Amino acid sequence: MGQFVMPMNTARSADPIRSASTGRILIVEDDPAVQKVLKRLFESEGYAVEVQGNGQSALESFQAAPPAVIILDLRLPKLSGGDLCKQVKAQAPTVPIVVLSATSDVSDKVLLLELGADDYVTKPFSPRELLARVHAALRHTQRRASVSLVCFDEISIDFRKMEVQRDGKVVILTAQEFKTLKFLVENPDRVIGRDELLNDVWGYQNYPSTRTVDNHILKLRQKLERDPASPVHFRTVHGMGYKFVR
Amino acid sequence: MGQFVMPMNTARSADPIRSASTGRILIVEDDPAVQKVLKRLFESEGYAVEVQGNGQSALESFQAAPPAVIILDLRLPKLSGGDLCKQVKAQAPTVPIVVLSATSDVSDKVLLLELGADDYVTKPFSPRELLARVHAALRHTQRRASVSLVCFDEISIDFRKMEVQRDGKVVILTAQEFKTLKFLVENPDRVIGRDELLNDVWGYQNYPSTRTVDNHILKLRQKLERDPASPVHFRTVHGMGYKFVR
DNA sequence: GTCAAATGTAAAGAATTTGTCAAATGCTGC
DNA sequence: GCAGCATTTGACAAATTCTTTACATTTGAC
Repeated sequence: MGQFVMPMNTARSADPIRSASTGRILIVEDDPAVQKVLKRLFESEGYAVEVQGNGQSALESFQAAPPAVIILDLRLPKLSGGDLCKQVKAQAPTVPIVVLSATSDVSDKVLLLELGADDYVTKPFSPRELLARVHAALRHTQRRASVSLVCFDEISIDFRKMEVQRDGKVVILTAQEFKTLKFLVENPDRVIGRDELLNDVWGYQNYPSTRTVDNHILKLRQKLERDPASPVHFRTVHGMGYKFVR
Repeated sequence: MGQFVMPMNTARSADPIRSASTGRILIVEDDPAVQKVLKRLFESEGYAVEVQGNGQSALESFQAAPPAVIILDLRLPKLSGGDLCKQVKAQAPTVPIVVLSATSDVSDKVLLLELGADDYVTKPFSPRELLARVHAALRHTQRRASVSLVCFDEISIDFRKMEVQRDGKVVILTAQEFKTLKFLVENPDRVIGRDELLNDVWGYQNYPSTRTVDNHILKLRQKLERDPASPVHFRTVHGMGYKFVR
């Protein structure tokens, strides 16, 4: 429960870099009902919450004091969520943005990634899901804001370019494989259950069987391990799950 | 599947801390058909399941012995799901509640958040989806409990990595051994009966013979004690059970 | 010291978990 | 619509772990 509560408006941050570490959340959403729900949800979790109803004022608020996370509805008056996203990312690439998307449309998702959104949740969403994603986003920036390149063996992974190389040659990974790899690499040495992988990598929209996870691990081993038959980096922890060791 | 029904409320009176660690699920649902389906679903996953058909009895059951999760249909006789939700959350905020909602109506969702529900699934739901959400809810509460590193003698236990080292060398424990170790280490200096170990480490659903526990203790001693023949940390308390001393 | 009950121990066999492949399904772009 | 790829599922073998069985040893009460 260690949710550090920051005094709401005291440290009027004149220092945009430092202020990213406060627990303040900026919610950009025009529907008053949803506003209310979100505000209550995050306040009950100990976050300081600021709500803005349109893109224009949200941008101003952001510039005045960058929050730790932005939760952003795509459909917005005055300044579209997409444009806001771009502006924010241009000015402060490290502030994570979690987008609320009305549809589960795929082209939207591609668009989002291009805009620089870090994660998205499609409506209707569950409170836990949104919380989990925001937590994840926060954890993520806190730990490794700048690490975009990871190497082991003859492998190098560039998270920014979404590219994996082996001995300098590009290894082609599918989207799901890359997501799985990313999650594992970002949680090294820790045993991760299949359930957890499904929740965090596959998300809440799909519920594949646990065999799916095994298959993706298999693929990763085949593509990245020196000897896929006796894996060194993508280890099995029998009865528990998998564990990535660098 | 060993369908073993434990007397729910007899042995353990009111010990809210301990009972939260059991894998028991309370299902509150009035439709007998859905009851049956849910019961079967979770029992096949190894949970101990209790079903209550109305809000009143559910509340009583909850107060007698708090379960690990509550699955709650909103439409209930006697005491509405909403009221039950509020009551439960007031008495035990940490017990997660997953709501079964009949409609995907938005106002419902607003309501849910206000009531304190942790997650919801709209009917009709896929079994896998419900399972995933319940698992996630359980994991969420579990994660914030334990210390992550414990040491004694030349042994160090890292619960996050699920790894045990002896003189810096990794000792391989099986899943069940690790679970047993964890429980013992988290309840040091206290005598723990075999029954209790079976309940909390193994779970209610299967009820192995008494020798099973001894065997696991044996393995732990062999792997972790300096002299397994005269154990210092994993002590036997004759006629009572075992006790871990650091 | 003797006895019954409780515990220690090892090894067989039951059960579960995982690796792997092939087929089925779903998605994307033409 | 189709072709081509990614993803998921299901089946089965292989690997690993868990439970039981059987017997030896210890404990504590008398």
